[in-house]
Amino acid sequence: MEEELIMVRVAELYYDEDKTQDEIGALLKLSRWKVGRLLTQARERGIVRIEIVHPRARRLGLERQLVERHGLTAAVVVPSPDGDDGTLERVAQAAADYLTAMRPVPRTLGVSWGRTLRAVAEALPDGWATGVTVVQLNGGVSLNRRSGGAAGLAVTIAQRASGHVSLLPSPAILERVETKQAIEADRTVAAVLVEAAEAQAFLFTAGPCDATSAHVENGYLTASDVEELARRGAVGDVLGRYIDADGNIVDPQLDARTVGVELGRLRAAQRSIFVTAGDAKHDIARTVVTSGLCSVLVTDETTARALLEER
Amino acid sequence: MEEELIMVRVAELYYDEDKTQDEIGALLKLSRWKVGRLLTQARERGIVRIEIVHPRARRLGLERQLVERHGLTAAVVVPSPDGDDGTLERVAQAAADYLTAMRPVPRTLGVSWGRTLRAVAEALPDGWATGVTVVQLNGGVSLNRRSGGAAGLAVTIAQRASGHVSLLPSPAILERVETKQAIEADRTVAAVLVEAAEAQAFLFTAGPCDATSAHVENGYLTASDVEELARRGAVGDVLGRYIDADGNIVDPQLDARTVGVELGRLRAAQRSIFVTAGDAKHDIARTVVTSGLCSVLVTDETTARALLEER
DNA sequence: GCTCCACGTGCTCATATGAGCGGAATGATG
DNA sequence: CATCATTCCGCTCATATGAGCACGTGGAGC
Repeated sequence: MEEELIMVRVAELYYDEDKTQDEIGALLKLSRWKVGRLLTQARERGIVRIEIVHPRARRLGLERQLVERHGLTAAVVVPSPDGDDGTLERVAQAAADYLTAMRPVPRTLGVSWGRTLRAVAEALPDGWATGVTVVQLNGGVSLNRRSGGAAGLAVTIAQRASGHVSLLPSPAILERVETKQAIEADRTVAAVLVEAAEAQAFLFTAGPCDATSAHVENGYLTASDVEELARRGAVGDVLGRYIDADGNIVDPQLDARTVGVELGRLRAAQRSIFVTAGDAKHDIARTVVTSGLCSVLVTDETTARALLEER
Repeated sequence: MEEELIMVRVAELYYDEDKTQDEIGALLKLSRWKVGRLLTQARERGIVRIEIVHPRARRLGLERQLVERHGLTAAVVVPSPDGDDGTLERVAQAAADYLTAMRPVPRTLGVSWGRTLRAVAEALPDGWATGVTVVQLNGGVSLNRRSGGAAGLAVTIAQRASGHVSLLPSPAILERVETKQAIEADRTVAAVLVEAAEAQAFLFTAGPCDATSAHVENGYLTASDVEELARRGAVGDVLGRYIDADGNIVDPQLDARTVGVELGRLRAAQRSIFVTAGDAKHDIARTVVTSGLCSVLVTDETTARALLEER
């Protein structure tokens, strides 16, 4: 279109050549106002693209769309680096920033585990908050308070906020329902579960439903278990509970053997912050977002775009 | 750096959120002026990138650098499309635009041939100029005034400017020097050569020194001839004359058998417009530009960047 | 052929913004 | 410790810019 060509010319003179709208008008024989209007149109039509290039930048446009489309309280989207990856770190950093800035500061914060959350914990600065009690939401691996396992991450978050930590001394999934019930009946465990369920904020991730799952890695499930779950429609797990694309539990029997807060709690929570990074998790991320499991989403640009595509 | 983080935040609020500098100042507890300065810095440091996305857009920044660095009269750089190619068309379009806008309109325009110039000819609108005489600069293939060969392109350019055309009725390269001299002695040919040498503007391209060369395709040279030339340092040809990286004739004997205007004419000309597109021609393009064969360069972004790299 | 609506255009005016300046702070140097 | 240079900051003021409005024009519908 002829008009478009003029827009391009005007935009070049304005942005590349630092001419004033007046000058451009004189040059192209257009009124000053026409030039201004062409410029706004050029921005609207996306001919002029203004981009903020920085690892810590955010994609506010995408955030707005996500909040709008999926009824979230907030969304944080960071740019995905070009070819390579540092995506996880960027997202973790952004999540840490969000937590640090979050007001009011929650008295208790429920956390799940996984590589992503570990990165978030590491990205939190010392003194990111003061006096926050951190509670584990689901059973994990290492019971050691120091080490790098599921517990370590909760400990790190708590330490850096000069707060307490309540660990859930239980495996993620048990082999028999009876054992699970016995564990939950245990006073310490029960107390932590109550505390967790009542947390003022939740911070969690999700896992994809494939062999790379942490459950397989830690021996709670076998690769064929996961395959079977996928066959039955599971797209991934949240707090150790495998759900399908609609957010429903895929295998109630398995679920009954899983120790941790129930998903309903996340849906009911004021603030449940979901952190996800990487292409493998698009499906489970979509489910978490569309089935209302989170109110705040922290993710990378690629995932954000995937979540905005027509279902 | 801490400062940088604030710059990013400010830029986001300003460009993505359409806040005024005042508002941002209030929000981040900075003076209005500080905000303004951060914004300019962000642009300088390239944190804020303003890009004009359009096939017909030009890269004025690169053009400036090229003019500066290589002492050109003008440069036209169009964006290279992402993965695919329409690069040739874009460059041709840009060259056509340049010709159309060029003032003063030359009375006679010397043209070479090749796929690129053919595209330029096609991109020229009817009536791009009036009364321009088009002269062929070097020997070509088809002697037919209508068809799509070397001559056709000159005819097209002339027709669309309601002008005349002077074709050079000669092969590009002859087998024996004597034949070449005989041809040049021919009255018609000699007249055209004089006219060509005295043209007020030149429009030409260059070919890379490889088997894809038009000389091989048309049987003036064999693939092994070209190989040999490359071995002796040739990077490509201009008006059928093979030159090395410094712009010197590689094989004087071959050159003596080549019919057409001499390269010195291009160097001496007021306006000699060099059009080049595509990655294969970076080397010959560099030579043309650095050895002063052209005063105006029309090319794509990728080539432009290559020409700006430290030798 | 007439009317009316919608749109594009050029204007006035309030506001946002960048240039330039003097003073304060900071840091290097003797 | 004194001095000087350099940088940074907040301000004044001129200027560039966008919102809103009135007008003209052209096209659709009656």
